[in-house]
Amino acid sequence: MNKIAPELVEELIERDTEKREIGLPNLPLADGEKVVMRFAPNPNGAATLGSARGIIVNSEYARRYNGKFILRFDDTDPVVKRPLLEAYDWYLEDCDWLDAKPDEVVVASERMDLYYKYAVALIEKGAAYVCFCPADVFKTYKNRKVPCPDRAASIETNMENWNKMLTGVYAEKEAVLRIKTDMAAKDPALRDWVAFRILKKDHPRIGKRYEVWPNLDFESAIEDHLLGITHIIRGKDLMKSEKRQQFLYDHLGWQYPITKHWGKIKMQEFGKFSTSELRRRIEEGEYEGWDDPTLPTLKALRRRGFQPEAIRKFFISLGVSQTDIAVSMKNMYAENRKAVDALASRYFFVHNPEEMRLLNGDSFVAKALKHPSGTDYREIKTGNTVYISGGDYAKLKVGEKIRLKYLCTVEIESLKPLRAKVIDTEPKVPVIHWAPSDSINVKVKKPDGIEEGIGEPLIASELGNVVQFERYGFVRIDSVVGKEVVAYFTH
RNA sequence: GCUCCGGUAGUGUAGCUCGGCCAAUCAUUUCGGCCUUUCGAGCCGAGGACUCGGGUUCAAAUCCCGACCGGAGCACCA
Repeated sequence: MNKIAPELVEELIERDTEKREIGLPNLPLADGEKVVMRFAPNPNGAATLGSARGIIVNSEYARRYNGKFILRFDDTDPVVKRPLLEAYDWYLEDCDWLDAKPDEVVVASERMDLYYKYAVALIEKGAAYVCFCPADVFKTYKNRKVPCPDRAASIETNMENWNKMLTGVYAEKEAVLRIKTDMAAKDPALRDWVAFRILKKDHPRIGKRYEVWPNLDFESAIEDHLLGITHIIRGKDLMKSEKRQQFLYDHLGWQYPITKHWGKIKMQEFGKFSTSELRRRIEEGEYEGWDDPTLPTLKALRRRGFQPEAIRKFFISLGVSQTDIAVSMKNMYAENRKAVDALASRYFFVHNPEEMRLLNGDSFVAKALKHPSGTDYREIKTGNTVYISGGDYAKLKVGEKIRLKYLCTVEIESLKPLRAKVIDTEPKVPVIHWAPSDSINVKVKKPDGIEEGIGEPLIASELGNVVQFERYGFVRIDSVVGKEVVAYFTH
């Protein structure tokens, strides 16, 4: 075949290597193009699972093509989605944690003069005008495909009015700057959109320096060009943005980046959530904070012991399809299990403990593997009692033989009180875990509540680590105070 | 109402640009088995999908038309 059709062979090889690139599809690239990607959140709260998708997919592409990844804060709304001062740093932390450290960080609210400059340039081109219509009045013009009277104002008048906007002559909602598009555009969503509006509210980051703020469509359009963004990947709710912004790019003679839009993602376990709503409920005290284990924030997942590479793999496996999806966290658990299984030491934690008296002997020592595939051992000493979980206890019958893992095999003598005699090891008996007589208290915070129990003392030595409570699940040891341990349940 | 976009197993996903290697990939879920010291771990195996109708073609998940279903935009939010 090589002799007859060498170009075919080449093509086959090419296809083969392309297929091996699992996860995200390749990006359309111009020759020698340097890829610049960005993730542009509004820092009005902590990053959520939704943010993670933006951070991971964009940074992953930047990495694949040896390009640049920019984190840009689109924080030009001090009122409706008001930025949270601490959240700027939180985003940086979360990016670092997800192995997506940005090459550059841009804060829109600090670049206002830039946006003003382009506002002026557009007015001078006759491509933007100051509109005094109340929102509902403009809407009727828009629906009738009729330009509003202000659209016809001269460039000089518009410059004058724009300066009046900037110097505080007008009240909020009295005037806006609109971009001229096409009032007869088929799609009503495209007709003469608002670029700047007046908001006389201080901005958490830069105070009261400005009263005229750009909208997302304007700010991000200017920034994407200035930052040299080559590819934009974002939610499909912003699909129309591209068409609106295209008018701006045409006015300025710019070339729009290549875009890709993904559908809405819903985690089945969390339902719908918006950052604004999360913030409201946290501020009302409904949750402990942004890292409350019931929340879909990255801070919470970190506290629960999720591994960043698992979260990356999970979102990359989701791809960038435009359909809305409802995914189960189980998929992420599965990914995380692979990451965490190798590094989590095993311990015994007993939920709803029941005391079991061991009849023949006063003290016992178990030599237990820290990890089933390792060779490190831990010693668990106990007196003539152990504790087994309420769940296991409920299933016991008198005369039944069970193995206390790593310790001994016993035969149940009585259930109330629970007594058992140690017998010779036998094959094929059920194996259960247990806790020693000198156990420490362990509270496990789960997304659906707190479970209390006891566990072997060595658990206290794992502060900050992810461990597996055998036959229970993975947890991260969050705090150790004396003999009280608090663990966050991973899955 | 106007406009735009999408529809592959229970859940996601690959394949669709350029029709044939697709009796459709991978993961997860479910079910079964194994591991004589994890019945929330690990290993092995099984099951399960191209929304429907028409058209083009030797050949359609892939191209065209229509229907149905779903989502998004029409904000002085992002």
